[in-house]
Amino acid sequence: MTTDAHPTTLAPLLRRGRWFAALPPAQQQQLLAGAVRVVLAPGQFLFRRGDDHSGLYCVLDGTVHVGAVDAAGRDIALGLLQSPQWFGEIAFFDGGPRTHDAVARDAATLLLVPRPVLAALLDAQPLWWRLLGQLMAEKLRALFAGLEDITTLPARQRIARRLLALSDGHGMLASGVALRQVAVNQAQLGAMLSLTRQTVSTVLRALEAEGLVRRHYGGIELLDAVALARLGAAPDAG
Amino acid sequence: MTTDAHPTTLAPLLRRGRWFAALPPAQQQQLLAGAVRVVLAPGQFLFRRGDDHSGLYCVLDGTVHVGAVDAAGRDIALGLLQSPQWFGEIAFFDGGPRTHDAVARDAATLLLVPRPVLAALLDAQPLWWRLLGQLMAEKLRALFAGLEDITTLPARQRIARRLLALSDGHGMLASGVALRQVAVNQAQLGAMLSLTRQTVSTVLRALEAEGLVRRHYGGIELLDAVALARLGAAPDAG
DNA sequence: ACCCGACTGTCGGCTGCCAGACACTGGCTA
DNA sequence: TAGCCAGTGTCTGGCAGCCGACAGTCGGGT
Repeated sequence: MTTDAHPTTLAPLLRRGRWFAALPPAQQQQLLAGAVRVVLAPGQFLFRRGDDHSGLYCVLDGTVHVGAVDAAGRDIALGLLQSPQWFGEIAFFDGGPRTHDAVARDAATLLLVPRPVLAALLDAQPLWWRLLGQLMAEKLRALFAGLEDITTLPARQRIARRLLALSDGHGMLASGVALRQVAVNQAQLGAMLSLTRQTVSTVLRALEAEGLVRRHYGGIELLDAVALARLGAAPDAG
Repeated sequence: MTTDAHPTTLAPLLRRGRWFAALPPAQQQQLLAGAVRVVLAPGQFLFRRGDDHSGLYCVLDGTVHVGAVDAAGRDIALGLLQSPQWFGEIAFFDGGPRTHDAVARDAATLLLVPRPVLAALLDAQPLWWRLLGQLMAEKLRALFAGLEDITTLPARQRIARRLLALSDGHGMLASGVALRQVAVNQAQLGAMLSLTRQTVSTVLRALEAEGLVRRHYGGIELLDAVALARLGAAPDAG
């Protein structure tokens, strides 16, 4: 399932991500030099909660669903990772197991910097600890925001905010790169927000009626990001 | 509000925290050498969301409430930090503003490693990036767990789990150090769990009737941690 | 061209939790 | 010892969102 990566053609794509773009050129090269490609079939698990960590990943193409299944069998989605988002860095710091499942939604292509490779880099250049830490800090801030949304906002606003977050990769994409189409079905969107499919369905219908989004089969198109942001920001807005 | 720290007497206390205890001895010394004491009056803000970051803190005595107030005026509590928990490391990685408010609950004594001091350490020894990253990784994992609890569990189990987490510092204390008394009132407990005071009150009364806890004025005593853990773990338990 | 599985629409009943209100109690201060 | 405020008990009503169920629709595979 792995083949050689072709570093030179990847750099422009990866630089669309805020984290990678901010890396010093030498470190960008090192990552690419040590990376291999991983191709996943739809539904294939990349890893599962509790697994040993295999390395640092980046989504090149397709979508990777990150979540878990709780004891009651319902699944909680943390997010959908799309190109070019990096993940899997936590375990380098604490050596712990994976916190969530990662599953390919469609066929997906990933970049993997295997654990020994990155470990060698970390060993040789402690600067790498700082860089990985920046990645982790981004996640932590996004998680704070998500937690706050879930605990305080009603369904309508949660959905508005999440749609925006999905379209710009939780602010982890370089500026100006925001997707108009969000490839997520209603059930998955609900799992991310702790809402049921039915509730999501109803709210989306209302948002469409107001001209903010358009519903598609298996995806949502954002028509008016500004209005969505206003809706998400105002605690008492219509 | 700051005075000199007295490093030598502090080390044993600090080593009760998992993170500090795992630091190499030289780094423990460096932290203590650069730290100053900060004394807060009850209700005094240490910093507010959006502030520039002032450094790395550790609670020595008393309790620091970490949270924020949302647009609607209700406050969301992230947690209560007690001795010896460290916080404030995120901003070193990304230079961003503080994510939450930090307020002294009772009179509290803190240790502050000022930003320039720790910045110098980070500069001189990149190993420090790794160490701070470990601290951040602990937080991230605790946050994942908390998020999952809030989104999936009903009030009763959320409360059971949170009480346990408060008593052992979310696993950030060295093993064997768990408080039997949790100094948190019902309103604050509710703010952490996204529940109202009334709901917390009712649940606690039920838990007391079952002999799992004892309610006190402004605090809760854990009588049967094992049963609480079982309750929190089982999705359909009593 | 068909079929089948994944996705979506929608209804009615139910309930866990919230919101507001008010009385009570514990503990601190003068 | 009185008084005050923070914290707690507990009622009522109300509603947002869950649950289960079933029908309709889309799209890819053969």
